[in-house]
Amino acid sequence: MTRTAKTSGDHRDWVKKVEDICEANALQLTPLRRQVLELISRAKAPLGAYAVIDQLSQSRAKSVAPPTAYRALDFLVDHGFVVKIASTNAYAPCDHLGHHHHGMLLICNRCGRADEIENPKLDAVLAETAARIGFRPQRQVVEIEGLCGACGEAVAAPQALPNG
Amino acid sequence: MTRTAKTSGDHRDWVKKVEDICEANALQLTPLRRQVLELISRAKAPLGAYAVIDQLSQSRAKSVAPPTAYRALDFLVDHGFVVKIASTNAYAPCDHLGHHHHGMLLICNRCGRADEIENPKLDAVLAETAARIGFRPQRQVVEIEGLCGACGEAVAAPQALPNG
DNA sequence: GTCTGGTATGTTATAACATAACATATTGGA
DNA sequence: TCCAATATGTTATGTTATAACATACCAGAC
Repeated sequence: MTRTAKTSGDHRDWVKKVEDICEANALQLTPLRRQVLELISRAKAPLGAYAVIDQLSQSRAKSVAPPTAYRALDFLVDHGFVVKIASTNAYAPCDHLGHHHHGMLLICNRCGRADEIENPKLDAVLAETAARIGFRPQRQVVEIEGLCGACGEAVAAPQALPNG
Repeated sequence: MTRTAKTSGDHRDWVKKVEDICEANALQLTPLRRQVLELISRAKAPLGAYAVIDQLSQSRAKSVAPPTAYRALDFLVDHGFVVKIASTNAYAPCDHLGHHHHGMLLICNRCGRADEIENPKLDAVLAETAARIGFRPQRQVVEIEGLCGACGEAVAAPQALPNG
């Protein structure tokens, strides 16, 4: 139900799906944009813009400047392929390709993993609450920071760590 | 049910309430912290950290450096008097003094006004969704950007603007 | 073919947001 | 008085993001 820390097969499927959507909608998934997409897709945890810049720079003779990376990120975010996490200023792959809204993000404070979950009930509650005061929602940010399942267990049972 | 763009009476009531909580809990509401509290309280829309710095600087002979303002802001946020809006990096008064969690923030993209609403259903849905995948929440950010009631009407009926 | 207009990228500089590290002052007890 | 804790001041720098303008690339018109 989520993304980030995918297996390599998942990774390829996901990139392929983005390619298909771009093709179907005449969106230009250029080499640069594709490269940024791959970087984000392969990352274990959401990447900051400057991590993207560093990785792009390492793959080239000359280092890339911030606007180059930010424009590629903006493209990916604008079309719903990548989500920008407001509370950490980081970018993660969006698992719900094709939907034009985002679910809630569960962000692990220990390992950095971010998972996106959709819950129709959440959308309903948000819409209802906004309507109650005559507010017209345009964009929603729902981010929960805490401990993911694995890290929660690791913290509760620290003796499980090998070698100390 | 909300805050920001209070009347002057609301403003004083709110500051007084913070004072009382500080007194009751032996928290030091120093002149600096109080000044920042007032700035945020009086602002029509959430203030960025550097807006706070500028206003502090104007009220003194010498300009204040960022850490001074950030420390005061951190104090106010840590004790739940002020909320930091992640999606805009701005600070707004918290209306739900005494509760140690935040409701959802409705942020107007047109006038900047931010209102905080509590909804137990929202908390329930978030908790339930997190529990479903074994996630332990520590902090939640729920921010909805859009148009507030007044701005929604203004946009729908632009002929209402005087003088063109 | 080349002109033109749109889109994407490169380049330079700077704006906006935030904190590390260390110095000084203030306060309230032992 | 001295100490320790807390708060603030100061300097420098780190981090995130964008403005403004130059260049490259590509598709269709002529």
